[in-house]
Amino acid sequence: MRKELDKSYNPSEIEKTLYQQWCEAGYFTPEIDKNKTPFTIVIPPPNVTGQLHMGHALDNTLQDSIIRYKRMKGFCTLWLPGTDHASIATEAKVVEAMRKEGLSKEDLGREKFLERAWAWKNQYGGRIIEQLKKMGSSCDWTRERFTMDEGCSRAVREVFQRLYEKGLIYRGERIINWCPHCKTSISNAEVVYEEQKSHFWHIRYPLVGGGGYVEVATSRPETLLGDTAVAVNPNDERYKHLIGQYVVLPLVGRRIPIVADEHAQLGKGTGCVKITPAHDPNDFEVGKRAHLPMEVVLDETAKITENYPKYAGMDRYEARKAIVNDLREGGYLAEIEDLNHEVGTCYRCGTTIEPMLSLQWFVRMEPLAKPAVEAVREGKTKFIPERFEKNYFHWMENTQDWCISRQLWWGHRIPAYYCDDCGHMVVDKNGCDVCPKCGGHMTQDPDTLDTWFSSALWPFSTLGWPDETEDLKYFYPTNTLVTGYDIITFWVSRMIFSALEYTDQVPFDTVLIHGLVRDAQGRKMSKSLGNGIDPLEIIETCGADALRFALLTGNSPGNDMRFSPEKVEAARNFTNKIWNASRFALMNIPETLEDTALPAIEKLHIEDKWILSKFNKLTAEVSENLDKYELGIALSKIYDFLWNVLCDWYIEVIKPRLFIKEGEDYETACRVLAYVLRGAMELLHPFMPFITETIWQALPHDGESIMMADYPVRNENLIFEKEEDSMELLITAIRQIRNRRAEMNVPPSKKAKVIVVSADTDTFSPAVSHFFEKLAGASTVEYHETFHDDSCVQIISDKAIIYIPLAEIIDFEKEIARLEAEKKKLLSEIERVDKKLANQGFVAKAPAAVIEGEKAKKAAYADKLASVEASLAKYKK
RNA sequence: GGGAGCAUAGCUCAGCUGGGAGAGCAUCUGCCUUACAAGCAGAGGGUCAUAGGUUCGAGCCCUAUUGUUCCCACCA
Repeated sequence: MRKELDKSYNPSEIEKTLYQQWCEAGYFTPEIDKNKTPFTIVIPPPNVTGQLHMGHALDNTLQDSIIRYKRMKGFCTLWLPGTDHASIATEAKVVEAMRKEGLSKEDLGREKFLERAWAWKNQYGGRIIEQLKKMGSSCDWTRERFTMDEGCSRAVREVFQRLYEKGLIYRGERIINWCPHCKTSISNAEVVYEEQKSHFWHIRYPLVGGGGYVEVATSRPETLLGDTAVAVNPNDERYKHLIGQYVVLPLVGRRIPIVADEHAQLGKGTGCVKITPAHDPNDFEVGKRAHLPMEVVLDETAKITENYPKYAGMDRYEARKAIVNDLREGGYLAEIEDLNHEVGTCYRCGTTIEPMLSLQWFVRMEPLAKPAVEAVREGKTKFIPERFEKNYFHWMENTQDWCISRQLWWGHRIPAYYCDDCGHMVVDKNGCDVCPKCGGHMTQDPDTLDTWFSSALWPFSTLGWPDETEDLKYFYPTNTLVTGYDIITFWVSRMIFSALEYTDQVPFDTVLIHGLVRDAQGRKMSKSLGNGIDPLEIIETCGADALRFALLTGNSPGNDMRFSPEKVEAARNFTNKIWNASRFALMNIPETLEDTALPAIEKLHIEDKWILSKFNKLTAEVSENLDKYELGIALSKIYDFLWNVLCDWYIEVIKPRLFIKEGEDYETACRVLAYVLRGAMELLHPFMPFITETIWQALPHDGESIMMADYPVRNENLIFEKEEDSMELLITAIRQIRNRRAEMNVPPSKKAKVIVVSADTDTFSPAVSHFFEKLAGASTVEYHETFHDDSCVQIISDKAIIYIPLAEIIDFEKEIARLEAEKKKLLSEIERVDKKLANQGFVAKAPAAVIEGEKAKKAAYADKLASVEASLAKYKK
């Protein structure tokens, strides 16, 4: 017994029960089958404490559509889900929650803090997963992972040790980006540059022994305290004689040398550069070259240190003010320039970062980047759209060593141990308590690793690496990675070099890049603007299918999209249309019809052959588009087919047959309708899983679930070119009649005789009279070889002239004017084609098919023109 | 400073390897035609940013210009 469809589509109930059924049936969980080709997607793990936003919704809709398509295509599909511990973001949230209780990290201590963080994770970690389920995501939840679970953590330690032993991870004192708010180092990739208005302060440093001064300029005058030299270019004639001399550092009184260094460029500024090795990456390099002391003047909260009592405790901006003031008073300030410059800020909290000298862990990038660039160059991994490869290359080829240590507690603790007694260091993935050198007690490095260090291993750590698990062997390397262009550098590039280093393979063959979901005005959706649209709300009101449709249409890979309530409304209207069409079909298809067989070909009417032919061609196109990741195009083709072909024409045309409710014509129509509708649902299923499953279940079908049905393929036995052509001619004729009736304000209720004159009697025959009656307001239809009646409206269609006796409402002057206009248009069209065909170059070089096409056009125009002229002659008489 | 994208109907955008521009929304007109007014039928609306070039032929390829968005970069 088939299930009946409710009167209206109620997405929320249907979605909930269906999703549960799918889960329980185990459709999302693949069984490793050596005879099948695996197809794997690993989810970009959302932050464990995050909430579903439009970006996730888009990302997951794309992934689910792809994985569902591949599953129906017969691949053994795995979509592996999970979450990311998001060290800095999560820690910030936990710290914030604690702050409200008046507690700080330090109050609690590491252990207690981590307990709270885990509690937080356990409380909120399930939230985003439940939200992903509401989208219809067909993830294999039995394989769900977390970047800090035991397996992923083991992979992290393994990698750390391997890289360390290879010399690709090292610990060193470098200038790093320090966030004074998060109180941790961050990597270069995590620095966001923002334009800020500021000043350029020109300062005079007096030469020791009198005789003038040198002038330097800076945008960070507070760093003056840490200056340990002034650099000039060795070839700068102006200053050559000063090299080796000393200046007195204003306000501090320290003697600092004038050194020669290429860093000071000729012809730039004053030619003299103040050198603050502990607070500027360039100056750090200069300092190393010139063996300068490193003078640290700012602490971890960007306050001036105790060493400068006058400014001690001031934050960097206060200190800046005070120092500028003191410089002015001391007569050291030469000039203040306005300056617009790019200032680095923390990507998490937006605080201006402070370059600081610090002991940190780094990954040596150059040896890792090289193979990663090559792999993409060789096409082992392809980006869609391709232009993002340029981005990737540029970043990979210019990247500096990756600072991976973070002064945070929530994350993977660095597996390095230091002896309390002798200071000896050991890196060991299994831990180390006793110093192998002196037997002293070992203390683990307090720092944790950059979140992206574990994300970089995600495609293989989640499949069991470093163990050679069955999953890893079968599902790895994965196939498609779907992500936004904003994290190519953070994540995609790091996965690629990591995978190549540890697994000798690229982690995925395709990277499908999408853009940002913006609001209707094109602004980024953000909490502070309050312009975010909550995907969950849309799912509540319109259903996940409508949301998915809205996210997939009118958008192409790599481009940002604007999202508006109107778009959702259009999507919802589409679901409603499908629902109603299906309801109508089921009202007419008898319940006794339970098999899915098509009638014998002899029984098919022209419209049956037409729709079958259109449908079968569509299946090939959709697959082709999907194989090229053109999801939006594929979806809009299905939309067009369902609405503008199946509903507007096929269903309308077969209504008389359906209403008879018995006999062969009726049954044939039912079987064809069921076949096409079911097939259309199968085509649509990857994009709109819920409504398609519901309708599919209600129709005659084979199998348990549409999810597991075969994706429709083109069946050559069901391609009918001739009937397709004929049907198109009929549709054109009907449209023209409707058009003319509307123009002449003939009320739809007024029926009129239709007289058809056509040489194409195969197409225009009594067999299709009901088309005109049903769809073109015809009372009766007559077919004549020739026809003359001046009192008729004449409609010159393709391969047919149609006469409608509506003498009482014909305005002959208007008719003549219309025909004259038509004639003019046809003449110019013919002229255009003639010109083209007379063009030697065109005839010689254009493909034969194009030339034939033009010739056919000309014949058709000429044909029509003859009819128009004949009509005109009659009217004018 | 380097690089990339975008510019097509009133709005939001499609347009795959060059062969006479499409959709959704909005607008206008007429319809409760027994699946759907969240609907049906019809209409209007575009020098495809500008200027050159390649080609028989350019929205599509090349060059330049303008506007716009983004990414990257240690410019004192």
